[in-house]
Amino acid sequence: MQLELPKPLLSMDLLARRLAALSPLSDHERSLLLNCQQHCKCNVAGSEISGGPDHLQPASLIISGWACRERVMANGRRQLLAILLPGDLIGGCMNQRALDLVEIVAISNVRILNVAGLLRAVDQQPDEYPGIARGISLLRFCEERRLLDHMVRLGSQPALQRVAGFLLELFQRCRSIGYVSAGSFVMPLTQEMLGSALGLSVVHINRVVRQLKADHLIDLHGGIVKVLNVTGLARVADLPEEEEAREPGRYDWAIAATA
Amino acid sequence: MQLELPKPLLSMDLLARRLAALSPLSDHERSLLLNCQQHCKCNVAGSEISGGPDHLQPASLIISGWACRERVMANGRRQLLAILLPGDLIGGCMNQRALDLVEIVAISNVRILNVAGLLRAVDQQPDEYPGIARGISLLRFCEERRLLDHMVRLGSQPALQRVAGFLLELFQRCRSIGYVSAGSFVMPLTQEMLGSALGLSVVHINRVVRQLKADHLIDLHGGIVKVLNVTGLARVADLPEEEEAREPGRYDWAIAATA
DNA sequence: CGGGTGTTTGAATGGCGTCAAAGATTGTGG
DNA sequence: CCACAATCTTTGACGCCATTCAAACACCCG
Repeated sequence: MQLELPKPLLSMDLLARRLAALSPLSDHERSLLLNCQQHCKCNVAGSEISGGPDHLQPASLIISGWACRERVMANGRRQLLAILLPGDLIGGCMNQRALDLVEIVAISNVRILNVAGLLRAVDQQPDEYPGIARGISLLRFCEERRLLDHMVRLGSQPALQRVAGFLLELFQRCRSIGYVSAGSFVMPLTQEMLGSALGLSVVHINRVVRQLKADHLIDLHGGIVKVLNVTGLARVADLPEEEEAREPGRYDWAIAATA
Repeated sequence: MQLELPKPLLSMDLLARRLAALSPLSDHERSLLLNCQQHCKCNVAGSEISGGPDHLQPASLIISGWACRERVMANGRRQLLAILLPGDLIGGCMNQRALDLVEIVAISNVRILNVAGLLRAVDQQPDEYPGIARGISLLRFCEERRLLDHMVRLGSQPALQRVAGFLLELFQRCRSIGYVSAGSFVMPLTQEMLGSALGLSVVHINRVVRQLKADHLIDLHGGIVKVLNVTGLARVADLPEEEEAREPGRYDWAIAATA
């Protein structure tokens, strides 16, 4: 299921841009990122990228494609805990984070880049690469925050708000990595996967999506989502307006506190 | 809302016992724990222990009483994300963990002990206190794992299973800190709080509890829960039998991997 | 073309929320 | 010690949101 591929172009550049959005990087740090050559694996859609306590996943960066962290119950039902996009980090916190014990499955074809060596270098010389260290830390911090957001969705929101909030999150994440053009982004999630993520049945996901379309909040055809009315969607999702502004650059307090 | 109290007896002993259950401690480490004197705060039931990004909570140990991490929505609804028991650790990961930004509220009267100094000592001399460092790390790891368990409950379990699984978790956690006698433990949660934690209405919580009583799985009166049939409760909660064994001592793999 | 997978829709059932009101319990002040 | 308020628990009736079952429709690929 895993094929060796030639190194992708611009892969480390993706990480550099994401980190820079969270924490300022020096030229020295940029050069470390760009000169760090690692090997790249490709996972076919539907295959398991990592799973279980047995098989430790080295710190890796998702270069392209979507993946998810999922848990399968004795029941047979699946619960998607998180969606992983290009620029997201997986593994690396060996047994420090419970999240790293959750199975990761490729949704579309996924290319991941082993960055364990890079992180080791940063770890050994923290004074030399403070920006990278902060950025990595904030990357994980953001995923945890999203996890809590999702928990609130599951616990205390009805279906319409859940779907609206979830789509809005995906939209904003895609936008922050430059995957949105003209208000649209590619979403390789089937409605069944949406259901597994949001704790709803496929049928009801469909009905809710129909409603969102009817209200001219989104458009969804052939795996492409177009957000027609961001603030309207945020209102339906019961999110404070501030949510819209909570994008890269607003982590000054965290950066200050870590320094 | 916060009164200074004389240092509680046996408070560091509680931490020592919890850590020892997760990771072996040397005599040297035990003496550090027992000699480390810190000041203790008392929070009245219902008061806010810590909240918001503004007010950083120093690493603290809950000595007695129950607390919870909760998030309040624009809606007014509250979602309890986690229940905190004596022996649980809060704060300390300044802006590294998203969980530390969630408001913590005292459920019953809660005494907390500032252990920031202790953690600093361990951090500065990691080679001298490896067991404590591992134990602390595992303490946080366990809370994260419970968070994921709870997420699965909210996302893909009906009411009966949710309540059963949640009560079972509380039972096992209380047992592991010696708060269970004759199968009973004190649970200072109102049914409304149970509802806020499990995403269910008060009325329905009541109905589900009645059902669990009728099935002779639990008994619940006056804030005291008695688990009558552990395996039966686990079966209802749709938990694998292994869950019962997942107690302190089963973290050998994690300890080995961290070494 | 046919099979597989994903989407869409309807009808019927049921789980769970809401409303309302009556106990039960606890705490407080007279 | 009792009365009273406040909070929590319990129960019934009703309605809606969401699931399930079922079947038709669209799409992609070999």
